[in-house]
Amino acid sequence: MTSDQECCAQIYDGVLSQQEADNLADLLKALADPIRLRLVSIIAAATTGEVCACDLPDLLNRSQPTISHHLTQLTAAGVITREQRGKWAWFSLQPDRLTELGHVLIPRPQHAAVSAPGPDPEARA
Amino acid sequence: MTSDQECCAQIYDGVLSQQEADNLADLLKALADPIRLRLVSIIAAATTGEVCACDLPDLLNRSQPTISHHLTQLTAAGVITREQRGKWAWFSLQPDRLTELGHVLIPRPQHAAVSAPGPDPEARA
DNA sequence: TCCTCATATCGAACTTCGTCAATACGTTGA
DNA sequence: TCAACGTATTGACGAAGTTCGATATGAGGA
Repeated sequence: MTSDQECCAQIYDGVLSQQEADNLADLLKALADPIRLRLVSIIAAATTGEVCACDLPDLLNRSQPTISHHLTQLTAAGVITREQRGKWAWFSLQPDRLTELGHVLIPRPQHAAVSAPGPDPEARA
Repeated sequence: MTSDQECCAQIYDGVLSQQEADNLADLLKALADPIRLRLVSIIAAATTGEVCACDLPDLLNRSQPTISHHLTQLTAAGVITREQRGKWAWFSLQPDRLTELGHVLIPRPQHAAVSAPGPDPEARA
């Protein structure tokens, strides 16, 4: 690891390894869907910091299984957390997860520079 | 729009509209692939700030058409820019694009709060 | 115990994505 | 003008993702 971030390697520190890239891609994939972004946004905007799953199919105009599927993906990625209370499931943000991801994408003032080979000098005079 | 960011709506300001979510998802999708993340990382780490396409198939162990496909997607998303010099294509980062995206994911100290309906009060005493 | 209701899981249809071989395009240099 | 070479595009294929109807699971209340 070349990063001091908790969630993933910093994109500007040297070249990401295969595994670092896989991990970061998994987190980005969890967010790279309009329904899931709106889910995150709805939860983030809730005054109480949490949202009941019962309201989401209507809000997003998708079936209950579809919403459940997306909530499962966001939970698996650590972006939100699920809490069962009675028969209802409540979801809240894991805000650090998004903050860490945000910092991965913002360059630091000084970052390590690595030389890239470039065109073959013989062929490219 | 509820955001003062240039690239996309802030995820914490109210609820993302369908179109805001679509735009943000498109940008995240462009990054949500290990090969494309490593491409971005390779370009970011280059001492000269740019990389020749000719080196990338070997570095990433993918065919030339595959690399070209990913470079096209990153370019379309505004993450990198392409410059033709002689027969070689050089790619460099559009760093603001990632910085803006980073800020979208980091909460501001105060953010607008919106009430979510929650379970039906009649049924949930 | 049984019914009701909220949510998760399953299965199938459809779409999107990643990949590469083959080929087209465009620049360089002879 | 032509040959060589770097890059983009096309076409095809399998893998993965999104969606929903049907069904299973599990909690609460009668």
